Amino acid sequence: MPSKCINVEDWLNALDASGFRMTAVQETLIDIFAHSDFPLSAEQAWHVARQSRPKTGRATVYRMVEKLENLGLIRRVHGYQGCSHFVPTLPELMMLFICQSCGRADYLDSQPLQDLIHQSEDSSGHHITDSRLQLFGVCTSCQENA
Amino acid sequence: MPSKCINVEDWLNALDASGFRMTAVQETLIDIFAHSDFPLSAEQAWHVARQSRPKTGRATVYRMVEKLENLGLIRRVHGYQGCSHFVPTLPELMMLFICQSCGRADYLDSQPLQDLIHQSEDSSGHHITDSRLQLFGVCTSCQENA
DNA sequence: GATTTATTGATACTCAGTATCAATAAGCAT
DNA sequence: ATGCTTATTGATACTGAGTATCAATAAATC
Repeated sequence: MPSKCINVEDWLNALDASGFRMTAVQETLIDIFAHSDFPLSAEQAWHVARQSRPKTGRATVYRMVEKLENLGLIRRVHGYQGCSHFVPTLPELMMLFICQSCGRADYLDSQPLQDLIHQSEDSSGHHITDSRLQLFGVCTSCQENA
Repeated sequence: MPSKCINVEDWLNALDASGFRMTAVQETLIDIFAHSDFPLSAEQAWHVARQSRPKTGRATVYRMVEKLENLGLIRRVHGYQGCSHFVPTLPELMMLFICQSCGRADYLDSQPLQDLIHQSEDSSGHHITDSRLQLFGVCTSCQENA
């Protein structure tokens, strides 16, 4: 669950350290991405942002998303319905699970994935620099509600 | 390497079995997807198709891509640059590697991934029905050329 | 507080993807 | 083979995500 794993301060520091000015929109959007249980598209993030800051510009949100992605704070994922959704990047590489019933995202231990990657690197000869594993299915609570 | 793994006949049979009429565009597009070493977007597939069939309509290609995706013959992947690229679905679930230097796709043995999924299913309690693993890096031949 | 300049938001724009509809051609019946 | 029915096609117009522009705004520094 993103909200538990993400430290908003760290994100603000990362932006600050990269020489960006600290603004209200930034904080709003960081807050939105850091605390959403769902992968969000830029468009969705814009709508959420306008609830607290009605004048927030669309372009601004797209720029911010690009910035956060470049800094590695959020990462693009195969969305539940579409391919332009973002989740916070966690300190350790973790595996992403998305529930096809409620749309919520969960993060699973990635050690087995790390092992798998090293193993594949050895057997294929390719040099692997990045990976993206997404699991889809029905989460525990949706199973109980069914 | 898609070209080695994909049987064009099987794809045509799948379309036939689903009650679709057999047309020239279909064959053209199936051929394009089945033999491309690169993940292709619908737009790219359209341009390739027009090389052999100049009058091929854009909408037709999008419709065909949707059809092939619904039949599970091709599958959407995180593209090298973007998220709307397609690779042929292989008979067995395989792991996708995309070279960030030449853009070529390669498929790796998926047994370790299957194991990983079962393991994650047990430890998380989520019911996993689908997965998408993509590896990015530098392929063997690009390493040699560097 | 004044100045500099990065950031913002409104507008206009581009381009991927979709809906429409008349023209075409696949499949079937004869 | 020929004609008939209707799925499929391709041209056009449209939608909507994402981008470029630029004057207005507001951080940061002095």
